[in-house]
Amino acid sequence: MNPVAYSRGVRHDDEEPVGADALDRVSWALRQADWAVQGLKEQRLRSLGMAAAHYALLICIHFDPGLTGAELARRLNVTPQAVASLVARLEGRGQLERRPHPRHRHVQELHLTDAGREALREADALVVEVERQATEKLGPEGTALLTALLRQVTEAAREA
Amino acid sequence: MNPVAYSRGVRHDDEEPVGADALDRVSWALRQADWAVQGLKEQRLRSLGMAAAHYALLICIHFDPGLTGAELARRLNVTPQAVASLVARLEGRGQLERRPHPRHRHVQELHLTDAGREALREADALVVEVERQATEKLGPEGTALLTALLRQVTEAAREA
DNA sequence: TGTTAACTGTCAAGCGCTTGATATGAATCC
DNA sequence: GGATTCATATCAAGCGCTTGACAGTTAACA
Repeated sequence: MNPVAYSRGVRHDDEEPVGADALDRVSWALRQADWAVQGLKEQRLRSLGMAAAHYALLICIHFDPGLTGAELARRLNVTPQAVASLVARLEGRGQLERRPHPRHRHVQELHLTDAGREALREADALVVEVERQATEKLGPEGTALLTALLRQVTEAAREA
Repeated sequence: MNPVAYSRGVRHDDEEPVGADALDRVSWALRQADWAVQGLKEQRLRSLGMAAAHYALLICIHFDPGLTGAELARRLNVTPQAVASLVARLEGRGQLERRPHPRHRHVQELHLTDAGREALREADALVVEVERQATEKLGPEGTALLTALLRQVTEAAREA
């Protein structure tokens, strides 16, 4: 640990390669917060033998049953192949099932099984607890404010 | 898109597997914001032939010259092997150099070369622009508030 | 002084994801 | 109706990272 390792003296024209506040930027704080929260989530879910990626996939299908693999890939920010791999594993566990699409013959709908719903219920209880611990100090209004700010950042970054 | 795909009727004892607000949680908003910002960063840095991971590594060493690989791994949230791989590549480009540690013979210090500093300077200009675009709508006080909230979440998640 | 403990760095193997390419089905345009 | 375009799913190869294991170095301790 050496917070003042870089000597900040008088500024010449372009002597300073990067701003001195580079480690205090929003994107860095964002990254660390996501690491901390997702890491905690992963750790807690491990007691159920479930990865955080599996939880995210299941909950997406829970709210939008019949979702297609490609659409799921977009929401989870991964490639369709990665989704296919996850789906195959979850299907093997009997938590997920693939049904033929009513209109498109080549497309497959994804649906939760009863076992999948039960696993999701247990997992969500743990995730809710993680969420509670993470936002404990912020209070309800602080949490709502944080969420709103994050949405603005997301929107701004997406349309840039 | 089917926002109301899940029918929310009267609640029985434990009929609802997960809370209806699951997709509005902070951790999900956090994840999407990070995806959006980091993705934009990656996209912009690609014009310089630099990956976001390389930028993060270089800027860490910039502020703490002589950093060790293991310490760097902790800060970047990856394994020491992953750092070694990145370092090898950056060293091959002449942007980084490994010097013997003054006290520990087996340990190697990491330092930026002049080329590394120049590459970092160019990259940081792009990152600053990304940061500006992402926080444009928030204003200075909104940005500061967001950063403070994120730090609280990080701290809470880490100590849980 | 020898021993233990802690930390660093590296090798090997495996896994998950990505990029690239291909095939199928469906909708649109002429 | 046939050709074009688009979207989904899947196969193959490659890459980056992780887990697990091991060796070298230093400091703390009895």
